[in-house]
Amino acid sequence: MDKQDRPRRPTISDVAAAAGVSPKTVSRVINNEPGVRAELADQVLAAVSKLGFRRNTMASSLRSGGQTATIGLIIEDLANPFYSTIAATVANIARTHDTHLITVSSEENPELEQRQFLQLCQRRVDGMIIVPAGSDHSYTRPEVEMGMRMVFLDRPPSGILADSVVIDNAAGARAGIVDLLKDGHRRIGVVIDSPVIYTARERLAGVRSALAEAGIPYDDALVRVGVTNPDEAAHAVATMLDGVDPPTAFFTGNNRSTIGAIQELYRRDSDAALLGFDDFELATLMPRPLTVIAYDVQELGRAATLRLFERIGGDTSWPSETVIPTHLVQRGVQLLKS
Amino acid sequence: MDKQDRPRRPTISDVAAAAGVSPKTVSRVINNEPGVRAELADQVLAAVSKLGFRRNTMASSLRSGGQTATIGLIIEDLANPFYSTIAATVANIARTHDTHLITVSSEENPELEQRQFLQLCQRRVDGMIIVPAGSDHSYTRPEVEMGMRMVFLDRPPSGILADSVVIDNAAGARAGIVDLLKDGHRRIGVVIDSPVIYTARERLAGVRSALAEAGIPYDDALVRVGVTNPDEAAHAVATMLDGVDPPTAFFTGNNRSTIGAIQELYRRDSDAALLGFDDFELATLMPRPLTVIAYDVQELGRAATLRLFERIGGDTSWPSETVIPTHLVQRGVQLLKS
DNA sequence: TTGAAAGCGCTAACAT
DNA sequence: ATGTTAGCGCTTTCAA
Repeated sequence: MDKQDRPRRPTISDVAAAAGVSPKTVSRVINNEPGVRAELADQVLAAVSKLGFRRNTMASSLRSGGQTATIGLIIEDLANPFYSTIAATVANIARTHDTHLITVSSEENPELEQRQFLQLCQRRVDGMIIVPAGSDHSYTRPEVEMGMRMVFLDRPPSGILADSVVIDNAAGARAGIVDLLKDGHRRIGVVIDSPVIYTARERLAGVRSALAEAGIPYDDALVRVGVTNPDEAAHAVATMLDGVDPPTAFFTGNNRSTIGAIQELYRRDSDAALLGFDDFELATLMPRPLTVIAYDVQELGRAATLRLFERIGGDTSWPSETVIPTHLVQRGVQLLKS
Repeated sequence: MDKQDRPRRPTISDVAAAAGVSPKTVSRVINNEPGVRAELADQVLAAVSKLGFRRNTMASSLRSGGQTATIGLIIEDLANPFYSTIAATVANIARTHDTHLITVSSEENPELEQRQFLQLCQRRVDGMIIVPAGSDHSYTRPEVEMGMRMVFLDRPPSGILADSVVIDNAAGARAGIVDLLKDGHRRIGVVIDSPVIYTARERLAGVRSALAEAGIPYDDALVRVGVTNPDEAAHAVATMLDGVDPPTAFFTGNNRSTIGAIQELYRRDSDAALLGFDDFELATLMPRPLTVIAYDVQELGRAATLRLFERIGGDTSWPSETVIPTHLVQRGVQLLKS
């Protein structure tokens, strides 16, 4: 009789006893099933609010064998605005389906991703949206065969056939480079993330294809690979500018790198052109001109989430690949004055 | 026998049958309980991996009556970097407790917040971290009495006694204004969010206290209240600058307003001083000088999460209020060249 | 060391 | 219109 004991939550039976009805009747009332006399229903409702009863979602979904009204989202890093925008979009759509969202970060670590995936399976989420970190997702196959639905976001799956929503990385990068070439640039410094990341590979491929088409030889001295944060990007830009025959323009493969490049170019008062993949909110306040390869991040998240709910709703059609287009946008604070 | 039927996941009984043991033995093995012959355990493990068994977390926690290894986070808007930083911090700490995080947005809507809170209760989360939107949280009391733990973040609770972690809003704003006064400013434009929001009230109180102490009368013409986004902030700054006897300095009450103010001040080439509450990642690249009232956002999230897990761990001490300090930092891209 | 029986809180399937 | 029984997948309790 310790008063520190957490009081047990009332169950459906407690409510039934208090209302003088059977548990099944309570169940009917709280689930709005038809066929309960209004008078009885009122008694039940009164008991519910008197006892502070709240139906146990887990018990309910266990018995009815259906959905848990939960989906999972596996991303690299929730603190990155790109991913938090996606998480917010997914959560908002999930809410319209009365579904909760569990978000986990894999930190670009394939093993962690796999652990997280399996844990979400144990939790019996109704489906998952995955930004894949590794390059082999055959480990998901048994779960898929047992009914787990998943949609891959931003990067396609490998070793498994599944829905995916990606952006048009190669075409976007290609268009950006073509633009630089049109302005007369012939030496373009390239700063890009590790090639183990799909988007980095694709973007670099876009760059190379544009250069090749223009007959410009690919110069290894102008490419820095494996750059993962702004400081490394700033350093990469610095060393290229300090080299012989420095670039007159730079391409940065993601928003983190773009920020590092802006820092370095501004510090040096360099007038090199800058082309960055990914738009970002404060791009309009950056202290120098730049062009960004932009796309609708929310649309990326929306398309993936809608696809997932189609699957959860029973869609068994052949897996689809959705590609979100990109476009070039001029940024930089100088535009505010024009 | 429709092949479209999603195959049922194997249960503990299926594994038991396949391994020729009882369900309880399987349970012992998968929970690492002692007292199972190694040989038997191996049989069980073999059956587990052959069938692709994954223990159903919900069934498990239902029966053992304990925790669900899930916590909830109620914030205003996951797309806002302030909140996504907090969500990332909370999720990371939760992971060290093998706990999943469900994040929901209340969009500054008290009714939505309440609905979300009750839904998380129905899910039997082990606890919640709440950035309260409304001004009355007595509705949480029945749940707290039945064992729900919660910690309030960034804003204190009302109508209920609970742990909270907030920042030192008034002192931070006060220190910032004192700084402006020291530089000789006497007319300071104030741009602040709706006073229904605790942080806005506190920050405005800090401003007023600093002004009062310096013997400067509070001028309503220099205060814009209810500003919720950058555009409104830019407009507020514009109208004050266009007024008679315009301010020589501005105080903006949060990062959104600060951004709007920067836009407007930059556009006009105004040399008015700017003091903004909240630091933000790209503050170092803003095209004009500003001072920010900074604090450790991650520490805010960390302190709240640690407190919550203490509660979940059984701590029943008197509710605590943790206050995170602030400090002034110079920002703006011009610092990069010095 | 192993297993049988009961039950967590709820609902499906069947009475009445 | 209401109630009874059984059982979701697991673990507790207790017996062997």
